[in-house]
Amino acid sequence: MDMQLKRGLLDVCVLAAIKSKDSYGYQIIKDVKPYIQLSESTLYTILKRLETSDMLTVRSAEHGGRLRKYYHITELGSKRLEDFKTEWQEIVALYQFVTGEEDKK
Amino acid sequence: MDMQLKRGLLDVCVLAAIKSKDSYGYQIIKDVKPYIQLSESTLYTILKRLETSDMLTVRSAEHGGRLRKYYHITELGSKRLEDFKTEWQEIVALYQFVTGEEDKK
DNA sequence: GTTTGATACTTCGTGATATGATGTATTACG
DNA sequence: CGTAATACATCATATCACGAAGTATCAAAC
Repeated sequence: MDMQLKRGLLDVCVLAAIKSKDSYGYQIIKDVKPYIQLSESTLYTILKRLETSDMLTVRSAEHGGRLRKYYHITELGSKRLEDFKTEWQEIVALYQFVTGEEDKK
Repeated sequence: MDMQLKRGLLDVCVLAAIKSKDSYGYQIIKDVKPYIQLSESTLYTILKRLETSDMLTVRSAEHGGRLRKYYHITELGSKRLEDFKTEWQEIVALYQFVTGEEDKK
C-alpha cells in the first residue's frame, strides 16, 4: 500500500494488535503484516510514541533466555480505538468526495 | 479530523477537487473544507508536489485584475484517483482489523 | 476616501514522522 | 561451527503539514 495512505492508521493498527492480549515487537509485526508492512525501526518508533502518550505500558519479561518487552494497552489506548471508529465516518465521507459519488456541487 | 489520519488522503482530495473542472487555490480550499480543513500553506505545498509529479498542470489567468493560477488534472492525476479506489480496499481491510470484526486469528 | 475584509498567491521555519541502515545478543537448526 | 530467525535499539535522512508573515488587489462600509 502507498506509504502515505497508511500513515495515521499505523498507531491504531499497533494498538489493535495488542488490545486483546499483550504482545511484543516481533509478534506485532507478524500480526499486522497482512494489513500493513512495517519495519522494525518504524514499529519501535510507534511503540515509543504510544508509550509517551500513555496509550500503552511496557513490561520486560524473560522468555527463553531472551529479553522481551510486552506491551499492554491502557484505558487511554482503548479510548483511542473507540475514537477511531468515529473518525472513520469522516474518512468515508472523504472517500465519497474523492470518488465522486455525486458531484452535487 | 486527526492530522495524521488525513495524511495520504490530502493529495487525492485535491486532485478530486479539480477533476471535473479546472480550479484555483482559494476555490479548492472552499470545496474541500467540508471534508478536510487545510490551510493555504498546506494546499500550495500539495499543489506544488502534484505539479512536480506531473499529476496536474498550471495555467495563469487574469480574473478581475487579479492573478489566478488554474490547475488542470493530467492523465497521470486521473490514474492516481483510479488507483486510489483499489487502495481503498486495503484501507477497509485495515479498518476491519483495527475494529476487530472478528479476531479470527 | 480611507479603513476593513475578502480574495489570491508566496516564502520561511519548524516539528513530527516513517524508514533504511546498522548494530548487539541470543537461540535453533543443519 | 555457521547460518537464520528472534528481539530490541539507535542514528541519519527525507518528506511533509502547517503556522506565521508577507504582498497585492478589489469591494463594501463608515
